[in-house]
Amino acid sequence: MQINPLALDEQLCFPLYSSEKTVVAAYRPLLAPLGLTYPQYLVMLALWEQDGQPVSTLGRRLGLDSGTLSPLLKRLEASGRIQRHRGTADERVVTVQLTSEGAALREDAVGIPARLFAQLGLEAAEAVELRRLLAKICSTGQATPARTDNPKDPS
Amino acid sequence: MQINPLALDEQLCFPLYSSEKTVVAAYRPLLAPLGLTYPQYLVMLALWEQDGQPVSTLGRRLGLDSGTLSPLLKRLEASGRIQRHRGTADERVVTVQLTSEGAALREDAVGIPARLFAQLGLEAAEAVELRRLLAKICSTGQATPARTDNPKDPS
DNA sequence: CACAATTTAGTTGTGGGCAACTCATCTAAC
DNA sequence: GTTAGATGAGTTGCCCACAACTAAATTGTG
Repeated sequence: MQINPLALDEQLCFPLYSSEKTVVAAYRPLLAPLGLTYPQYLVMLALWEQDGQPVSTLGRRLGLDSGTLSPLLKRLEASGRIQRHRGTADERVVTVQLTSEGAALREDAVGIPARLFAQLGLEAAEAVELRRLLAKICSTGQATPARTDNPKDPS
Repeated sequence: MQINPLALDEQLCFPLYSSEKTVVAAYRPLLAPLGLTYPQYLVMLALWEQDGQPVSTLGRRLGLDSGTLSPLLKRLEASGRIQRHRGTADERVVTVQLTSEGAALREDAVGIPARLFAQLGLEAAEAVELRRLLAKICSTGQATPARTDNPKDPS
């Protein structure tokens, strides 16, 4: 049927790109009252799951490198949601701790996923299948933030 | 099973966010030889489908506003892929035209979607279903770049 | 112990992406 | 014809995201 391999709508990439923006846009008005952007919200989710993570662990969990995380964490710290402490055992690692305010913010956020899901208009089964397919994509191109500097490529 | 409504992996948003980044990262090495970034590639796809579109049409097609498109198009023009011409009938509209170099670039790009799809490791039927679900998401939160300034909200 | 290789955060530079604005032009209503 | 409102493109400011780099600390090896 489709004769143009470069047609925007016939590929996966554009719908993926586009729906990601749609979902982030849907989050925006829900997160604005909390004073969070969407990536900041993801960091908070990771910290609500497990407080006191090092920056490196957080980066692997979210697929973000230090060039993204460092300034983002600085903003979260400036707005009083987290604190950063340089480790004593290993002085390279910086541990990210929720402040009491940051921990309390969880209560304001707990209703957001359900509200958002309702907006998407997907059946529960569809959501399960969608999550499975997206996870499959992530697993292929390893989710790791991709060591970019060349660590002696063993070729 | 799941008791934490804020768990990163149990929602749709994080897999969506994460797989979008994975796919863009997979495109990067394929697009680098063409001298294109992923958003620039999307603009080229739109122009290869239909040359000579006004900036506004391009923006609606891709879901991007002028704040994103204007500098992006300026870079594409600087690298010789497109030209911009201000309209004569309506002097507000700027029409984007492929240069011969930009049109020729299509030949270099035509094999990319297949190469990328192979990397994703999805069955053909899975890809069809995934595209359907993503399109459903896009349709809910209107794909329009969302007029942000308030044009006399008729409330 | 000495020293190379690795790891951790951070910084800089470039390119999206959106909000909010400006400016010019066009259209509609009068 | 004037003028109010709408529209198209652009700019500014802020935030994310990645590449490439730096500096400091740690680990491993001889």
